[in-house]
Amino acid sequence: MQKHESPLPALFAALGDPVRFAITERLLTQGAQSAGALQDVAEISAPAVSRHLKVLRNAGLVTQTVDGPRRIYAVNPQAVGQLSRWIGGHEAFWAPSLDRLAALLDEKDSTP
Amino acid sequence: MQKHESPLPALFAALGDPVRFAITERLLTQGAQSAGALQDVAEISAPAVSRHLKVLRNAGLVTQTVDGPRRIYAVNPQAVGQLSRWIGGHEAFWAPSLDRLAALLDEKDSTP
DNA sequence: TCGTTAATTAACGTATCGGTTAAATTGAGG
DNA sequence: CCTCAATTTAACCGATACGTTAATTAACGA
Repeated sequence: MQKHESPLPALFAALGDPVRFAITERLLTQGAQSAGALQDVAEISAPAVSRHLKVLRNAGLVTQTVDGPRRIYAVNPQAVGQLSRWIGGHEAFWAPSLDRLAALLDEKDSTP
Repeated sequence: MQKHESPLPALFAALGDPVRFAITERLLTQGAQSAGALQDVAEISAPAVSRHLKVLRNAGLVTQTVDGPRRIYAVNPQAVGQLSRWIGGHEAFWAPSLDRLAALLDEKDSTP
């Protein structure tokens, strides 16, 4: 039997860099784009962007498709789904606390 | 006006290390624990655990309370809430794709 | 086929990260 | 006051991460 190494830390690590986070948000909000179009997410060289894209791809967070001479990158919905499920799986833990906070704020107003 | 530096990359980076991810899951599933009780999340020394906890704290992902000589760590629900809101904010993007995947799988069964 | 555009890979320097052991700190108690 | 237990801080070290510029690969049109 094999050790189930969770892919989540890798996903988190990929998003943990500001440039890669910016790239990911761009792809999420504006849809798929070529590497060149992503050039202006930060003031860094093209090779730097390229390597960030490689990290994102290795983590499974983005996919690459080839269109002529350019490579088109898009967020992999399944990866985001994994993140969502992880957080959702712990929602029972943190959501009540937020409710409780809201309740406390309410209480402050209604029952002194 | 000040530049709104998103705290999300820092949160992601904090979770991007396997040890810190394990610590976080422990705190999520088993509740608050002392640094000593977290010792066995990995086969590393106590100072190493301590520094990971410091990173988590600096990222705002965990809180520290003092109980006599020991420090009790707990996940900060607001931080998890931030992650949840980020993903939720992009749900419109990725959730439909998952539906489409399910549809494709269905299709494979019913309409060949 | 030659040149141009798009992107990646190669090679390299520096900074940060994550681990260790040893020393310092802090609180509880005899 | 002295000691013990819990934890953090200090000092150090090797590996990795991220940036750069230069060179390479790949696709396309004149």
